[in-house]
Amino acid sequence: MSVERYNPREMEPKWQQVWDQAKSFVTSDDDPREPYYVLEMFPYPSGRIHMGHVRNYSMGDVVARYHRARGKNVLHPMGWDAFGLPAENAAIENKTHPGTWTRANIASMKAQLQSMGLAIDWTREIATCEPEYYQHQQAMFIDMMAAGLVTRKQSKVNWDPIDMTVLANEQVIDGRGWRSGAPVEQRELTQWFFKISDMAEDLLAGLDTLTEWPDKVRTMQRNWIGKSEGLRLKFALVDSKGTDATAIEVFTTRPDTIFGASFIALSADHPLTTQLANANAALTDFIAECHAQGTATETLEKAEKKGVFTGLQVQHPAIEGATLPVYVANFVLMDYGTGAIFGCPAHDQRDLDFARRYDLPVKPVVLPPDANADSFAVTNEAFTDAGTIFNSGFLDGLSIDAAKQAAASHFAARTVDGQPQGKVEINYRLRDWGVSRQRYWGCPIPVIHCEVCGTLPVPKKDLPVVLPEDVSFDKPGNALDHHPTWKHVRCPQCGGEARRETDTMDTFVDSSWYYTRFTAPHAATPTVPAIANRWLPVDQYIGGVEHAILHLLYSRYFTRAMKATGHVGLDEPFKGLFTQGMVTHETYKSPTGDWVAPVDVAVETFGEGRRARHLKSGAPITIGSIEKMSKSKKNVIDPDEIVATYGADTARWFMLSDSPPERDVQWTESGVEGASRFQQRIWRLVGDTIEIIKQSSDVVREKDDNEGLALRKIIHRAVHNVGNEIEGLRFNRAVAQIYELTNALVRASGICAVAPASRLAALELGVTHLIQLIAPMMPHLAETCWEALGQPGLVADARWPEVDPVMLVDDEVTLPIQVNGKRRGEITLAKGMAAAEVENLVLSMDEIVRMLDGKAPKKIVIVPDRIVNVVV
RNA sequence: GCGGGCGUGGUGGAAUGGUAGACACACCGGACUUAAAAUCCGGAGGGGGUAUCCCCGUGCGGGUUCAAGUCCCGCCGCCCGCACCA
Repeated sequence: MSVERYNPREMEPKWQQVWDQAKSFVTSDDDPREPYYVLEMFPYPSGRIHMGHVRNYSMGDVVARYHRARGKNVLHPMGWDAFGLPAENAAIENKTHPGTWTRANIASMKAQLQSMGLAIDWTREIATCEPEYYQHQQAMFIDMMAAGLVTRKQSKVNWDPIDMTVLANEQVIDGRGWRSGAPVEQRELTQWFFKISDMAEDLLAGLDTLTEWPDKVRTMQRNWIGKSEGLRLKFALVDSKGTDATAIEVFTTRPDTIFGASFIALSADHPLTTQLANANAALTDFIAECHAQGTATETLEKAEKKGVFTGLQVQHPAIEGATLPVYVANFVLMDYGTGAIFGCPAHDQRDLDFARRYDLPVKPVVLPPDANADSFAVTNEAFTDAGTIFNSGFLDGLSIDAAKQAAASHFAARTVDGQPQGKVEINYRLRDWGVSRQRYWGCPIPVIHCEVCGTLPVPKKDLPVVLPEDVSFDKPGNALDHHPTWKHVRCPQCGGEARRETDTMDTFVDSSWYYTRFTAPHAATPTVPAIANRWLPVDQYIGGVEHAILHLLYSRYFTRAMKATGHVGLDEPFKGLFTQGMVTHETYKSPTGDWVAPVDVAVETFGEGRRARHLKSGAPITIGSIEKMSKSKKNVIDPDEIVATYGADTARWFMLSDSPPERDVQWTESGVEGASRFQQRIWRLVGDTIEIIKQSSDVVREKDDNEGLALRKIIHRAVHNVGNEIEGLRFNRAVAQIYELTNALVRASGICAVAPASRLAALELGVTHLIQLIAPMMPHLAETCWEALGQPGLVADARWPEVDPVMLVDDEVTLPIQVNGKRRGEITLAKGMAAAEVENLVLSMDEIVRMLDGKAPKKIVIVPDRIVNVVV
């Protein structure tokens, strides 16, 4: 039988058009079926899709198409995270407008995504850079201001003096701006913040409800929020030495070690430090040194503990008459706790390093369980484990936890300056979310500054605050700020001259609520709460683990903020979360040490080994390590080329095969070819089956014989298993199940061609079901086969095949037989046979008799329908 | 330093405490072909034996169990996240 090869280049565009015209994937809000919302993290429109996108969207599409087949009303939208710095950089380099660049990129990426045949409702497409989207973000910002969720405060930022812009920490490399190379300065700027830290406790508690999230992500968020319980403790100054302070407040999680205190350390940015520096040149120098060090985050780890003595002394709060020296130290952070600590060198490594450097006392107050109180000493390693408190007056003999409580109540009952000396306090590592960016290409913050009336929100009737089109990027800095007229407005309150806020919002704000907008993408309000609440939370969210903290935490916060302002009625936006692995590829290097792209390399195998040479020059190429696909290492494969050569279905299938989706997948030529061959194999199987049906049309079909029945069992089991694996997002295992079914069907078709009467019906059923099983993964091939088989309608609209539970049950089982835990044979028995009967049968088997060698078995373990173990 | 994860053939990977290596890639042999590609059939963890078979084997060392890749303890190695958070 000769069947023509399947031609994806011809069939894929055809079916894409059919789906489009039939509006197959357009989702209606008032469909009575159960709603299901699947979403992949929306892309940044960089210009071209990459293999990571292909993997991400292939997975989401399988989920979407599968749940459609299960009879759900599936929402599967797509949009663009379209604001951000790359567009401005491109504008500077190419003399274009960021909007022109971005919109062109969206157009080309959309065409690429459409060539993948994704089951997406494109009528809901949104781009965050369009006023239709960001006006609603501005409205919500105003609502959030009114609800007290927004604040404006001074904050330290990384400032690039050449580019005249604020840099994110990742944009600071070795203390220098990533583009300008200029040394980065720390600057105090007034910035807008979302008060996310007010919600720290709620965001922490909510993590426990997210049972369909990876533990890893929940742990990362928990650590990021960084809750710690401790004591705020006042140390009275012996002498103010001309400052206005009478006491220093510290935060500690170890009040149990108070008797081991040997110094106080202030942050370089502590208000008291600033006062003292006025009259202390050494201190001024030291503060400058701390600031210089501050930006080079990577080197902090190894930075030596250093400090300067201030000349101040405080009273020890628990030891009558004792005093402690006050230092300014480089390892104390101003924005955590109170910006001051007490040092207990014996039980904190940093404090110990500091104490050794400045010859301060090291007094142990926690005794390890097996140590002797008279001889225990701390030398170069602080003791931080559990033990018993000693050398500590009223705390002696207590456990650490008991001592913490005892110290807390002790200091709560005493006063300094008429206030309690100690107060239990919970601190969080989580900082408020600074959203001000001094950039043009972002959502304008809808605020007006008036000399007379202060800072006011733009009245909602004046929204949107639209970005001006006529901007110039000739000068470094914020093009919005440079615009000649844009920022000059009338005060909405007094009508006098006023100034627009020229900061735009962090692009993380844009992506913190887009999933909500998809539920009502064209509404005149940010959301239609009734509709949003019906769709949300997102049932399955899929994306890269690199967003495990910021994007997901901000989105969780923003949903709560939207609830507080009446835009949605829920706290947690994403019910199920899946974080996929990266796409990797081998790297190649030329003799001169330059990276070489895979398309320019020919790899050949010889026996065990492999070698590579340059395709054009023939020069030898070194095969390097397997790395994440990146432009810098040139180990990228262009999805367009794969789609053009093998078709989208092949790319999708390969992305889902072999590797577990949460792990990295290695892109290989041979793997893609394998996927392509499988596509042809399915097409041949369908062709052969049609041929068999045609040729045996005059054969009288009989009831299944044993072969036919066995095949039916395989088919039902495959349908059952593939469904389970897709629901668990174990696509690689679903693929393996499909391969097994295919192998069984190909074998069966060979037999059936000779003797069709009692097997044809089973084969036909199997092939039809197989096409439905592959449909979520290779939708174009599936439609082609579906049509060829004469099935009605589109396979995209077909219901997932029903599984007959009877077919999942075997009446016979093959049990392995172990002797002393080692497999020695097997026996096929009726299912559910009584243990005594099994035992008799097993003991009479020749192999077992021989193994026993006349000895009586000591024990026989029989796990029904599972295994038999004879212990001798 | 803290937190999390991983370690199985030549490779990617399967395996509710119950037959280790499913499925795929690569490889080898055979069929078809003038030939090649494609396709189909078969082989294959390592070692030993003519063979029915036997021994060894999931990073290393112990332990629990009738039974351990899986559970427990201790190491080694690799990866990821956070990182002077008091």
